[in-house]
Amino acid sequence: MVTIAEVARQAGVSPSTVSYVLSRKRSISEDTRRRVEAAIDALGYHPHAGARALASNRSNILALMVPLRSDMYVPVIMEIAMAVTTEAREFDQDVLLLTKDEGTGGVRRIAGSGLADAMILMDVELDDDRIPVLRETSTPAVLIGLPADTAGLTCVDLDFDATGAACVDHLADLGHREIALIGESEGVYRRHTGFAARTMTGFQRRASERGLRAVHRMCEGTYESTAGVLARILEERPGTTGFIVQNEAAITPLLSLLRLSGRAVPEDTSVVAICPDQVALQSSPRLTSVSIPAEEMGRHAVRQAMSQLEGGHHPSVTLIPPLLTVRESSAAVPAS
Amino acid sequence: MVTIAEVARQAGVSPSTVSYVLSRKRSISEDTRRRVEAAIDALGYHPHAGARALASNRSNILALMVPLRSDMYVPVIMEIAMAVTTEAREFDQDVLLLTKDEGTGGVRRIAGSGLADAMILMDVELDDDRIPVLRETSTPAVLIGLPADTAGLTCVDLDFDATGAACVDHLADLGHREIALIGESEGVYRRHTGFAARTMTGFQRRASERGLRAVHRMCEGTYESTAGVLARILEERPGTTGFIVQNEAAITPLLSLLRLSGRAVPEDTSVVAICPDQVALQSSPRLTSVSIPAEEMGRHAVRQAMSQLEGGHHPSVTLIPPLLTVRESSAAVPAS
DNA sequence: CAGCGTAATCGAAGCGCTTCGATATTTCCC
DNA sequence: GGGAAATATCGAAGCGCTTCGATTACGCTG
Repeated sequence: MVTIAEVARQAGVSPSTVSYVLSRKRSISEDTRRRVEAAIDALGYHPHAGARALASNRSNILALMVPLRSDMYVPVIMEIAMAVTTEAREFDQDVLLLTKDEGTGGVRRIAGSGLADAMILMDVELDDDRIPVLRETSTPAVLIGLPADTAGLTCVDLDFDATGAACVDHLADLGHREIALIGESEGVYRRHTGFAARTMTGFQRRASERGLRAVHRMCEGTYESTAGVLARILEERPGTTGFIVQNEAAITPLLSLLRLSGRAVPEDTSVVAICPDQVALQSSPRLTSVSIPAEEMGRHAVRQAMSQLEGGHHPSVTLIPPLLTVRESSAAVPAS
Repeated sequence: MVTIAEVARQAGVSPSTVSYVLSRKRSISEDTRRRVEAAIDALGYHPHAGARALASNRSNILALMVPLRSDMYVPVIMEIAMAVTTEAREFDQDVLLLTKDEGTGGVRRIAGSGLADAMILMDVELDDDRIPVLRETSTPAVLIGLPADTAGLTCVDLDFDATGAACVDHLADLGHREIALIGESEGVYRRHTGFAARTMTGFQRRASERGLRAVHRMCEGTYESTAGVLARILEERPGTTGFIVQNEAAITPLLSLLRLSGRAVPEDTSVVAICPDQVALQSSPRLTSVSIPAEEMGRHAVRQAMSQLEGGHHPSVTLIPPLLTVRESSAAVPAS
């Protein structure tokens, strides 16, 4: 293993000079810098991560805690994880992958061992038990998702309330009068993950503001459960012409079922999804959707974490405004 | 931050004794052990990861390199990543997430900085350029996937050749005489990821052994492309009654298309998928499938990595035998 | 030209841990 | 009961880096 001392010898300088070349914390003459950099290249030097962490009290590692098996749609998690990893490298940070099932113990371990400089938490529950530990250990952290009490915390999330409202507006603008929200599975609501409830709130508020008849139903996302949910909705409200789907797993079943029941999309029935663009694009017909800005959330989380590490703690809640893209699955309600 | 010295003071022993309690590398009296453990608990001590890495030359971190955006089915990647992370914790290791687009530079960085003790690489190509770097830096590594030359390497993968053959056998046993393999997208073959080609080889060999007429077609996995592929197959070989699907994205479209064209599954046409069990189970009808043992591969990779770290290097290639589960999408060919 | 500020570099301390003798204590066997 | 072997513990060195204060060299200014 190449050490800083060898680089120093090769370049004819002292180890501290090499360190300063690398960290740019003191001025170095152009000439010296060049010699040192040449030596680094020639020897293929990489600073020893542990030694650096020990001396500088910074590991250059961000810990990312993801749900192990989740009700959340897997591609979204994956996209966030990849965005975090990619963005982290822009700041010369690496990413440590933790599973949520390590729970508070995981947070303690990371905070206590100095393994990571900051944490990014996904799948945040309304009353998440990791939060008190974060406070107590004063670990720099960013939450992806919104807990009930955000005091002193830095959070990023899609504005699901506005999302629900935006979907209603779109359908209302097209002339739909009876609409339905096909929500997440019961487990998601019970675990008190806020996003599903916030969507529903926005949906119902806006529906009543605009005088629409609106129903909300939970849905497991399997073919069978989607069929059941759809049947019940159409039985209770046969005039329903607009659907908003939050559970991405239910999208494909829903489209199949509507087709089977002779309802053409978008001619007879409009469908608006809340899902990643990728999913909306590979459906047939391509779906009008509010996209889940996974990449943006991941990148934002990293930037927030870094600014906490540089600049001190400025708690902030970032709600990303929904972006509804009109595609082929929604249209004006038939004149009849 | 709590240090080992504070723990030692609290327990009335020397720091080295605390270290030996933790590492179990020397015998410690029962009494001392208890006092030290009490002190650790009382103070909430966690060894400083950097200091430990520096002194012991072991970071207790495994680096996992995953494809950034891939042709591989995302849930499989995610399941492997989670299995790796979970299994790693069993060995007191953490997992560092790297993206494949860091390429050879990433491997060099990790090898050079001592950030990780070993690497696990996913999405291995036949002639993967990360492999020479692995050799050159003699980094302990496990590949998930099979390169062309496995000399000196440790690899894990599903036995895709046997998988192709097993699917053929199943359909042949049911009396099907004309079958088709709907493969991965062109990009997968062009990138020389071996698994798709191996499946095809096994498929064709066994088909000819058993005297079946067999065609293989690449497929992008979108609704449109699947429709095109299916149409061509049925045009060229109208008697095709058995389908094997490797591209998971094509499964749902295929089922819809078969239904639309009036071919009942499994009464008229049998479908066998190569996909995670989860996907097979949530389709309708539930699919006869060879499962992709994502979790097993992840766990196995970690165990191999650990045994390399403990016991020295014993290169090995593990091909997991395919497990075909019969469900509702395959049946004997109609008597007619 | 004395005195001073600035730029560039060095040397050494120290981060928290592991590990290698060395030492102290106990056990055991002839 | 004395010495060897085994057991339990300690002290100190050192892992590779960062960082602080000190030092040197140099160009200014009054």
